[in-house]
Amino acid sequence: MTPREPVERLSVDAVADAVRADILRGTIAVGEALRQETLAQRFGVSHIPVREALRQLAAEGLVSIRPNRGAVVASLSPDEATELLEIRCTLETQLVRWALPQADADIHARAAASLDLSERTADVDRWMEHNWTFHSTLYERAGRPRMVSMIRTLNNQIDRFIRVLLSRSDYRYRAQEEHRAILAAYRLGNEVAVCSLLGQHLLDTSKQLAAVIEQGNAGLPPGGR
Amino acid sequence: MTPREPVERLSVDAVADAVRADILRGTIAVGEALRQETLAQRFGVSHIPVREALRQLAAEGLVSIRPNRGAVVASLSPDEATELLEIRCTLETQLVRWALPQADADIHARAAASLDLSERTADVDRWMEHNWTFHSTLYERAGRPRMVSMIRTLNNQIDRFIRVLLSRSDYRYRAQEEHRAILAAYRLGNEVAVCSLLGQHLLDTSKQLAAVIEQGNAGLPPGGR
DNA sequence: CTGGGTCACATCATATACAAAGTGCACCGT
DNA sequence: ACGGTGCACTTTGTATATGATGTGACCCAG
Repeated sequence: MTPREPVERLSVDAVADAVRADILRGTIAVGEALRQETLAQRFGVSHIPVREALRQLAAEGLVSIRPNRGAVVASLSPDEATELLEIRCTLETQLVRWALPQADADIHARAAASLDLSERTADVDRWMEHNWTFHSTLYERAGRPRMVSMIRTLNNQIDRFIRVLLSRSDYRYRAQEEHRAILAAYRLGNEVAVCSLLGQHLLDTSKQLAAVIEQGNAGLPPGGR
Repeated sequence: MTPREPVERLSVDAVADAVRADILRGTIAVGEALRQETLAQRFGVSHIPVREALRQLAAEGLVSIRPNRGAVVASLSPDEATELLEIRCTLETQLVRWALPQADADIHARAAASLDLSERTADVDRWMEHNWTFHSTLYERAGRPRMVSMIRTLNNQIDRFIRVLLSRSDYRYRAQEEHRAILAAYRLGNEVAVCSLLGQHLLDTSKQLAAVIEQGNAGLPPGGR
């Protein structure tokens, strides 16, 4: 009667989850090869589930599969990064418009809490986590689960590079400032201000991100994709 | 020197493309089982590429895989359909805002041409095709290829149901009217009007679509997903 | 040296065969 | 009629073999 145990999922999913986590954390560098045999051994499965997992990750934009040459951790051009953030911006502002009228004290408190937590932690992983919680709390009340999960997928594609941003610039400080401004306007229910600030925040992020990627690629041989 | 031949793609992609086409055309009905062995025989391959192709299609939202029970053509709840069209609406209106200032006589002419073509054809497949051309021409000049392909993927998930809509209601007539109004405002460069009309058009579509799906599901046993 | 060609090796892509596990259904005895 | 049992079918995964493809080292000619 109790909802059954997680049922020991398919090994394809287990492999996909593990590799996805590695990619998101930056454990595997951009452009690094993902050899089927190696992954199969690491996870104690044959290469068949590995192939399927890689294809899954390719669909999520995290790896790129080059026929007959194997899979590598996907790179991201400055153009792509910019466009991904534009999409995110478009969707997020719309979500906030829907959510704002429904926002209550609970939402305000939780958004503020994740902001505080992100301020206090030194750990990059934690910061990313709290950052996501902050953003997603803002539009939780919009009740658009698929839209949120779509934004989540978009985010996964850029998180690795945001991570670089965090270590190389004052991005974190500026983001924090911008988040506070967004939350202030959000509390007041000022839709125009929230959307404008949020848009500015993501535009700002996109600019810095494109710069970091450009600069990062400068050190690599061309044709990295 | 000449751009090399299509290179006879991987059989995984061949299978995925063929099955995708079948699903989009409605050749395979919603909820119908996609048995690995059957597909393998039809395409003259083993079950391994078939599995990968199915997983690929699952990532695109066209089939749903139930662990240990196989793959079926994905269904769509009214809620999901509505949300998908909301996403599309959000992205399309933004794209049109970017594209409108760049639109020239060529764009106007091509949009009008696809509208005319869609008016004249009796074939449903053709209508769908011209419909897509019309929409995508409107924001071609936005120069956001990834955003467009994202919309394309969203569309693939709902096209099968639009098809039903076409055969069961006056949707086609209304859509044509709405398209003409959109194009008129577009020619004038009236951003506000275009976005408003486009939003209305997609909202209208979403309403009718949700109704059709609801009604369609009424005839099916529950728990179809 | 240097450019080009060749060859061996690593890896991928797919096939085949088979084992294990889950689902659903039919059958059977009560 | 009804609840349990077992079987058949399917999916999932492994093991292994084979062909195809790309990579890089090596060698030879100029």
